[in-house]
Amino acid sequence: MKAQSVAIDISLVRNLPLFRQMEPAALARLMARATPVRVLQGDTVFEQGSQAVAFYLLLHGRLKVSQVTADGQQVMVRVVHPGDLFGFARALARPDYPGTAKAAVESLVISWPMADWDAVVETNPRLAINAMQTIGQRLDEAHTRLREMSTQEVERRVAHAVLRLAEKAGRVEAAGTRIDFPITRQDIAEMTGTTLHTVSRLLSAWEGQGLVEGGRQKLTVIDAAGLARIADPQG
Amino acid sequence: MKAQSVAIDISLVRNLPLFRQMEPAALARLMARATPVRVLQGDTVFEQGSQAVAFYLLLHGRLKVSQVTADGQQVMVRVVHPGDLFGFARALARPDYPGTAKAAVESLVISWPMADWDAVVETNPRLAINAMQTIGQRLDEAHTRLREMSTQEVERRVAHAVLRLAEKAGRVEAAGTRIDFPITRQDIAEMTGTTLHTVSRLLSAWEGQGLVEGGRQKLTVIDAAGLARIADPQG
DNA sequence: CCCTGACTTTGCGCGAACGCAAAGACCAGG
DNA sequence: CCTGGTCTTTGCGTTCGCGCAAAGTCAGGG
Repeated sequence: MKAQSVAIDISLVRNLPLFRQMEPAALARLMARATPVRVLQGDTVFEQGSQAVAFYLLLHGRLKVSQVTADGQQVMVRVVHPGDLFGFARALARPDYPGTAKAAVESLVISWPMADWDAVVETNPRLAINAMQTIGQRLDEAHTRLREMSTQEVERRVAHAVLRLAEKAGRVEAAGTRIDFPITRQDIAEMTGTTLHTVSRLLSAWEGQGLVEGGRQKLTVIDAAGLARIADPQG
Repeated sequence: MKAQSVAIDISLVRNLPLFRQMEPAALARLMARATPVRVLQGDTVFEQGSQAVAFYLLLHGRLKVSQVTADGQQVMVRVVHPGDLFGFARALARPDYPGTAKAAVESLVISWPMADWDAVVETNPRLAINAMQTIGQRLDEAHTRLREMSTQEVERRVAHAVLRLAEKAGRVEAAGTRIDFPITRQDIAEMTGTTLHTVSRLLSAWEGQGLVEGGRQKLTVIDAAGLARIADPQG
């Protein structure tokens, strides 16, 4: 992970929901303070528990944010997609990062010093509203997952997770919709609160039914409607 | 639920974290637009799926916010404590309320028209930051619960939930710390993703060990340290 | 005062999913 | 081409917690 000296092309970010309705001048000022950083596959952008020194925006690539529990178990909190804000610990009034962000593929992020956060929010009311919506949507997603974890059996949860991945990170191919970054059974297990064994069994079964196509760190959804039927039996 | 015409005493809210560092004049202006509402036990402040017409602050009492899943299962999203902001659907960019808020005891809330939200946030940068922290803390709590749901067995989850309730809504009594509002086994089950049967069994067992004292819609934590040992075995 | 409805307790059997175990497949690097 | 490590598959026994069932308890209203 090393900083680039190149300036950021504003046209790359102007259309992001986060910056919607922001004055061009304010956006330009904001971007002038940003640092672009290239992150190689497997590199971590920040580590759980370390002091929150910056907040970030993902421009290109994919990141996995995970937490380790006190007794050493991994949980994947979320996948960061291009255009997503992440590492905004300051907004949560936390001094440290609650999770570890690791690049699933080579990625490009831009970062701001965390100390800028309050000033940025105070001087850009429109951005404040957009950022709040971003965080609010995260909250919504978290509640959705909580609801699933509380009420649905493992098979439905995994089906939902796979469908979400296909929607957020799918690349359409001849065979179907391929998840556009390397993802392991273990990853899916950590997203759905189960074990890699169970995920493997499910995916094998689904592959037998022609719903998906698996592979080492690969996953392609062949029959999304069929999967949706597993995810929501009556709907 | 009926609106009161009485003006709100600013001294009641001035010290809330949400309004910290806000200019008194701005706070006064904000309060002038607020409507106090008294809510009787069992009344709902807003219903899941209904159009979000207002956002709220709880001054006194307790509310339970729950969601019903597509297949009819209840999940308790959170308990609203005095000083908490709730029903801020607009901040999540949602047109409707994602859950139902019901008064566990007679409560006093103040409400603002939802249409005011954007203006309030835009014209009160300090409040925007505070509100974002509030939402951020919700997100943090949701992640904590997700982590628990993913990695811990039911007994630990219930122990955590009870400890949190005691901390957030506990009243110290001779015998121990009493949860300060009526709460059923079903409620606790909906907070922890289990069934009332399992919760009942656990509480009975704990009562046998002198950790808690149960009762109809009552719960008192006798030995918090003992419960904490169940919640986090290795310490 | 009794009746009704909501809440709670407890027993029992079952099944989904975990934990453990072992083997097979694939990739990268030497 | 071999080797080591990572990832995946599959089998088997176990168990935690659910589902079902039934009875007991409590509070409030008629």
